[in-house]
Amino acid sequence: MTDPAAVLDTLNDDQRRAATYRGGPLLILAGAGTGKTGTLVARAAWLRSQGLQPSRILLLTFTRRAADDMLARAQPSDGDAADRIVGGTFHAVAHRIIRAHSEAFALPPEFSVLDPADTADVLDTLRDVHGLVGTDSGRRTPRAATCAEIYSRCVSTSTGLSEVLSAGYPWCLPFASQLAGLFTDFVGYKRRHGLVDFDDLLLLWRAALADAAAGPALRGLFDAVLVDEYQDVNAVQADIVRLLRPDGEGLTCVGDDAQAIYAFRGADPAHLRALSLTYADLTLIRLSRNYRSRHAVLRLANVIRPQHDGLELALTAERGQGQPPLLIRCHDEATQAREICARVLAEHEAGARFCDQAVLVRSANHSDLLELELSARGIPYVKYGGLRFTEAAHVKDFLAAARIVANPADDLAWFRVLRLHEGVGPVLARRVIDMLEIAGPEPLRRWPSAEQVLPRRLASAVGATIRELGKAAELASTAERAAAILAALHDPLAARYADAAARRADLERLADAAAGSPSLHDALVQLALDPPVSASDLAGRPRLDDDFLVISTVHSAKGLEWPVVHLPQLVDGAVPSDMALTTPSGLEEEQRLFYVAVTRARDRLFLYAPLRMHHHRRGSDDRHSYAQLSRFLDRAALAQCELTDAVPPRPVLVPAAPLAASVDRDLASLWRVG
DNA sequence: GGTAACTGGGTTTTT
DNA sequence: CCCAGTTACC
Repeated sequence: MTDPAAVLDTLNDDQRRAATYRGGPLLILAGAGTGKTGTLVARAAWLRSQGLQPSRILLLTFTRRAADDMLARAQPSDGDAADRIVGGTFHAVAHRIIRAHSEAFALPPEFSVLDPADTADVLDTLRDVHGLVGTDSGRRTPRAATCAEIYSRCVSTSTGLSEVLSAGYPWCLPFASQLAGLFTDFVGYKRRHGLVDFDDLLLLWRAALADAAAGPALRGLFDAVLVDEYQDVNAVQADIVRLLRPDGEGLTCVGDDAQAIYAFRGADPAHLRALSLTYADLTLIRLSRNYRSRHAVLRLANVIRPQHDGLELALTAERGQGQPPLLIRCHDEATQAREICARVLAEHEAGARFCDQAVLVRSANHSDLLELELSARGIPYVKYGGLRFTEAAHVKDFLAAARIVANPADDLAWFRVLRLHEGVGPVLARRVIDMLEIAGPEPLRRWPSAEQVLPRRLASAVGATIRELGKAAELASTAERAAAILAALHDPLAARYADAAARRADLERLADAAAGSPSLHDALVQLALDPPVSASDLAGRPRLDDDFLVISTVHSAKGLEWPVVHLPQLVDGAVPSDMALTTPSGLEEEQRLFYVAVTRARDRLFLYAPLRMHHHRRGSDDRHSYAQLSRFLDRAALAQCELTDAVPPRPVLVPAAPLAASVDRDLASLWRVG
């Protein structure tokens, strides 16, 4: 698929016009299922056919999966490694640049990359000195994770703290000055310990691009920049794109403002809408011929699609009429779970494999009841989204130990590994770290003196771990280092976790996966930026003959499609989420999420609305309330659906006499002999 | 002084 | 189910 002429032949007129557009800045407004990826790949191929060197084409995406997918399709099959298109996620490309020039960014060569959980941990250790612990004058202080959210929101939207607080966290306003102090401290802390968080990766790249000397050099590396999913850029990423192509020459942005669903991490579709202001000569090409869904599904999609001036778009179906979406009203959530199972099985009987069907949920816990029902009926499923493998405690332990080896100045990693040992809490761990002077050279060598601050009964166990980590640091290959780190943790893990054997098996796979990386640093960065969804994910794809129903969050389902899609919980408070209902922009985002969810379906779309919801309350009986149908299913939307009611739950029999006992009595009479 | 064990309150989405 | 605050132990 690398002959440009052959590739172009497979495109429709709009796609071909986009793929072969000459010159200035181009925005491809690509509705769901309109062949966006194919068009972008074709454009890369066409650019090459026009004489551009592949290595001077930069392709930016938001997920590793999208990057790998497109690069695999866009690379010349006969090309050598030196002549490849440069591509990856914004964060991965930023990391590559910073890593290659770490000294210019005043970073150690093996700097650690903090994932969001690490960031929250750092803030957790810093916040007590800023009066952000416990209840302050009767008010509850923001939790560490909330502080991290606020910090990142400020950075990624280039917005001041007070504005972020009043817009999104009004209840934190009383702590504005404490938060300001905490964030100042946090930045200094990261710099002192050679730490870089996700936001820093982008900030450092932007700073280099904006620099009078470094900027032109970095800009000059590329002739063409292709950006996928442009509606998901945040303010910093929008700046990076602008700095990469200041006059718009060679810039192609692909996106759909109606599919922007990442506002919570600072993205804003306004950046896509503002492209025509940034570039007066911007050309807009719409892709609206949909190759994914049936007409009857798209009619609903077009009704719920939010439209903006100048970027209106209506999808037209290339795959025939199909059946209208079916809205199933269910008595309660248990009925909904049974109903989904029944319909999944019915579709299965009718020839759809389980893996041709997906249940898409707004929030990971919306499928809790369903998962019980699926297990009870023996329907196999895999779940995407929600908790990640790298968030499991033992995995974090292992990663922390690896980070000590890669970057001994990583205070947070030390803190975690020391506290892993029974009897060592925050205070003792802090004392040990202070004695080691981890910011100085070779802290592992100072262990013997640091041991003095521990009570005798703890010193030997902790010492054994530290000494083994020291040995791991001496080893050359990544594989040996990973194995040595795992060995170092053997005893403390065995003491901490009841199911240590199972957790060890996970870590062995993790160590194996890391062994493939050129260095421990690269393995760690890879895991932070692209965390495996599950332990089995590390061992490669599950067996091909396995057939699993897919449960996924709508966010994780972006860009994917299934012949049959089930959308549960279409009641106000769940879809749209009540967390988002406080601001108008939050509600708009929920509407876009619903649009994304609906447009995942190829043939059949089932919508479920439980009308009675249970609330689990501690200390009192479970309560229930009656739910409103989702406000997204207004008159116009409902007109595109067929309606039905789930079979009501079977009535509970209350027999006047014990039924089984009477059967037994009757049976007993049969055995009476003579 | 410092840690573990217990208890009570809150729970979105993820590069 | 995770986190923060409290109490009970070393």
